[in-house]
Amino acid sequence: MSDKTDATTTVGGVSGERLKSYIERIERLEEEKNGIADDITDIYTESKGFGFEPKIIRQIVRLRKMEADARAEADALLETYRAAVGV
Amino acid sequence: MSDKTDATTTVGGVSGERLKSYIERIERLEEEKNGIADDITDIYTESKGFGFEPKIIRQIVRLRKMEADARAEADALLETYRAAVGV
Amino acid sequence: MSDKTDATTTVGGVSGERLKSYIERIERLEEEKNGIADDITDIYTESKGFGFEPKIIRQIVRLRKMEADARAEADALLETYRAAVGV
Amino acid sequence: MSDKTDATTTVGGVSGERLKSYIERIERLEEEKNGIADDITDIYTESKGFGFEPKIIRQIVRLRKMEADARAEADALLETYRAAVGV
DNA sequence: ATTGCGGTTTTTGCCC
DNA sequence: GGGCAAAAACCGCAAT
Repeated sequence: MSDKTDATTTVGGVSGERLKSYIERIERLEEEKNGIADDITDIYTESKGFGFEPKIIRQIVRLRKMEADARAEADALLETYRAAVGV
Repeated sequence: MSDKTDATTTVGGVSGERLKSYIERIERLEEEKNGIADDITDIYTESKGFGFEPKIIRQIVRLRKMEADARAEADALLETYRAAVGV
Repeated sequence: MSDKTDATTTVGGVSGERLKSYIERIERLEEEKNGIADDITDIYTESKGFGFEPKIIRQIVRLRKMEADARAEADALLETYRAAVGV
Repeated sequence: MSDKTDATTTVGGVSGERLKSYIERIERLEEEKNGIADDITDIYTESKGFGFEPKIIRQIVRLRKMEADARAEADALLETYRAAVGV
């Protein structure tokens, strides 16, 4: 590091401070994400305690998601057609 | 459906109402999770606009996570020892 | 390499001949796969010549696949239920 | 549908019959492609049973492909030169 | 322990 | 060449 350069200054064309900020924001969000994933796992575990097979629940969730996605895709297709035709 | 059975009651050993609740909780959390994943994507996109390669950032994040995990692991081990010895 | 050992013999616990065979089978199949992918590309190109937007066609294909998958998933779920209940 | 229009006729500038044909050809080819992909997976699985790590095999296949591509590229370049010079 | 499976991430190809 | 969608690869869990 050269004189009169602190950690927040551009070094070799790379703004260390900004990079650090991005990384920390990402790490924070990743933590949140993992926390939620854990919550989901907990629900599966809890439901298992009431006799629901996680496998079945997952299948249901997946099916519902597929259906929702298919619906969204159908809407998008319609939109494409409308754009192609001009309203 | 048998007599004297409402929608919230056990049917064939399956409590429909409770199941529905679990599914909806899971779906809600999945949505949250995806929202956060999108936020993360946004950050990568934004950082790219400032010349940071997402690929590199991901590597850094991964590395830091590994280091953090290793440290946590070491701490846990130490804790185990202390417990074994009695502080 | 030891004497009286040809290329087809186990070397260091690895059967070179068998490995070679696997690799070649995989490569042959990969080629076939790429050939088919090219055929698909050709169809998109040809259809474009008749005024069909590849983008739309792709969307339709995607939608139909999603619907087919959702149907398959629903069937699988039903199967799971039947197994859980015992027919 | 308007009068005097059969299923094979242009509707709103779109020939339904031809479109259908394209889509079905694509879908058929996609299925073939997936079938081959499954075959490849099977080979990896089988090879694993003989102690070959799929991960390693994949690396070898990828490497050989890169080499083959590089050679083809070099040949093409040579061809270009020859054409430019007139043999 | 080992293998299938689900999810996530990384890479590739495509179209603009 | 740069973004977007599809495919492949890697990984971690879970079940047996």
